[in-house]
Order: sequence, then structure tokens, then C-alpha cells
Amino acid sequence: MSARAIPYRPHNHDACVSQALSDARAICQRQNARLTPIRERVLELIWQSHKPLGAYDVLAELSSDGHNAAPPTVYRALDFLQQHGLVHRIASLNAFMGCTHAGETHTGMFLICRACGNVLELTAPSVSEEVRKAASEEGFQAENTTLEIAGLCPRCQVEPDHD
Amino acid sequence: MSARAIPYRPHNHDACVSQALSDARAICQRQNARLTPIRERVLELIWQSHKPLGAYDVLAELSSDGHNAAPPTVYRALDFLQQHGLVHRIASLNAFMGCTHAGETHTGMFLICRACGNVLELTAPSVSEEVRKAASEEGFQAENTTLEIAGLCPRCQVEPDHD
DNA sequence: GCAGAATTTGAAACATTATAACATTTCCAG
DNA sequence: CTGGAAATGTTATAATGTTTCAAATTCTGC
Ligand SMILES: [Zn+2]
Ligand SMILES: [Zn+2]
Ligand SMILES: [Zn+2]
Ligand SMILES: [Zn+2]
Repeated sequence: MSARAIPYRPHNHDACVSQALSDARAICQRQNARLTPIRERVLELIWQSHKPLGAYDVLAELSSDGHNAAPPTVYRALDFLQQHGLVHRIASLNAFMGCTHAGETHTGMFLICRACGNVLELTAPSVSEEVRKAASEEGFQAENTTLEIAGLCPRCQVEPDHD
Repeated sequence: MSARAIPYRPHNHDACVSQALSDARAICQRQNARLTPIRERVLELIWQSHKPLGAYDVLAELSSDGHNAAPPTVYRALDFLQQHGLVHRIASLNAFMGCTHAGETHTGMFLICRACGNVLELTAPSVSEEVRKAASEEGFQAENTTLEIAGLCPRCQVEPDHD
């Protein structure tokens, strides 16, 4: 996989999307999982930007596709995509975003710009290590880490009003 | 403030509660904030255990008090308590728990046992530091960190079925 | 190809969590 | 007291997520 785009900066986003979709197809193939049309379409919608999308936003997009979907359709697709490491749920936003490290085992760390809404997913091994250490000092066996940082992205620090 | 109790182990929990309440009174006094009866009662309810409590659970307890409350009452009290650093919202659970470091500026790190439901709040400066560093390497100005670790507490690792 | 099993999707209802809007009460300063 | 600010009450509604059962599709062994 090539260098990742920075969500906060303009970039050829179509490349992000098609990369994500082709990665997803490969991953599902490898895992014998079925990336059905609905699931693929939901993934594509999630990837329409680097801003997390709510389940009901996905639903609305599906509807405007002409697809007459109900909430379970969307939640099932999202569950599938999460299960296979293709999307993440952002707990602090009740929203979903495409995983930029699909296929790699990783603990995502999410930098959420409160001004523009874009989110950058990082893997910070040093952070994960400190987390694991702090937990195990308490005898706690960590299984799943939610790490979401709200703040200002580089662009919004200097230019508070873009998109 | 004396040594903190470990939620996963039996302890004199009444001491936790009365400590929390008296801390809260002191903090509100210092901040010229009004810890009204409703707010204090909600705080007390939140502190009834080391398991996070949902807003509607609080509501139910208030009702069984004979207090005829509606959701906004609870959410307003919870907002107030959060504002003054007396409770935390656990995003991954949509629930609230008492802050064990009220009055200290800190970034909470929450160890959530998926078996018994108890949550331990830590402050791990080394983690916060790594987080801040990782964020600033991306030019991101971190303001607020959500850090919630799900896993197994020491007790539930060996004794999977207690309360 | 074909029957039966398993997976996926459709559809309706419902549950849970959270907020909006406006009226009323309580508190406090002057 | 009294007028304004803060807090609470009340009703309705929005936003998010789940349960349940039926129908359709896909897979698997034959
Ligand atoms: Zn992009
Ligand atoms: Zn931004
Ligand atoms: Zn705290
Ligand atoms: Zn436990």
C-alpha cells in the first residue's frame, strides 16, 4: 500500500476510495467472507470522505440510491465491515469511518478535528505499549482500546473556517 | 485524599461514596457552583457502585426515590457534574461514573472489565505524554482524550463468574 | 442440476439514549 | 421586597440501535 493521504489536506480522494475498495475485496477473499453489494456500497459510502458517517446518514444515502433499506440493513453491513477490520466505530461520535490500516493488526488512534470534522487514524505503537503497560500494572488484561483525541487539525489551527 | 479503593476488590464502599460527596461539596464551594439536592443525589447514585450507570438508570433510581423526574433533569445534572469534573461519561458504554480524581487536572484512562462491569479510572502520565506526542507529530493540537480499555480485571481473569 | 442447509436481506416493530422548547419555580443581589 | 439569573418541571421529539420473524439468496453435497 502506498503512502496514505492526509485527510486535512486536499488530495485525490477517489484514489483513497478505490484503494479502500480493492483492499476490502482482497481481504474478504482471503478471509472467505462475502463482500456483497450492500456491504460494498456501505463501505464506499463510509469512505466518501474522511469524516465519520452516522449509521442513519448511510441509511439516507442508500435511500437516495433508490435502495429501500431499513436500519438493520445498515447496522448489519457495518457490523460485518467492523468484524473484518474494514471500518471503525468512533464511540465519541456514534459514527463510522473507513479503516486506513485494513489487513494490519493494529490499535487505531483517532485524531478528530472539532472544527472541520475530519479524522486521521494513526497507529502509535509507543502509545499502545504504554497503555498495555499501564493496564498490566493494575493486573488488567487489555483486549480492546478506544482511543479518540478531539482537538484541532493543523489546517484548522490557522484557518478556522474551511469546509 | 487517602489511597483509592480498587473497584474489583471488596472494600468499604460507603467510604468511597462519602469521600466523593464531601470532595464534591468542597470543589463546588471553591468554584462557586451550586451542588443542589438533585445534583448531589445524582452524584450519589452514580457512585453507588464502581460500575458506570446509564442516564436512564439514574432516572429510574430517582423515580423510585419518589422523585418524579424526566430525562432532562438527569442529563442536566450529569452535564453539571461533568462540567465540574465530578463524573465522566464512558463513551463506549453510554454511561457515567464518578471521577476518582476530582479536583485534579487529569486525563482519565478507564479499565473496563467486560465480565464484572467494574471500571477503574487511572491517570497514566506516560500514556498522556505519548498521546500528546503522537498527536503533535501530526501537527494536531489535542484538547480532549477518550481512552477506554475493555478487558478482564484481575479478579475476573481467575474467577470468571462473580457479581 | 437439485434438495436441503446456511447465510443474507427485507420488513415491521420496538428499545434506548439524548435534546429542544417553553413554562414555572427558586435563588440571590441590590 | 423585587427584578433578573439560574435551576427545575413538563411535554414532546430526535437520534441511535436492536429484536423478531419472514423471504430471498447462496452455498454444499450429491
Ligand atoms: Zn482521501
Ligand atoms: Zn480540521
Ligand atoms: Zn477523572
Ligand atoms: Zn471483573
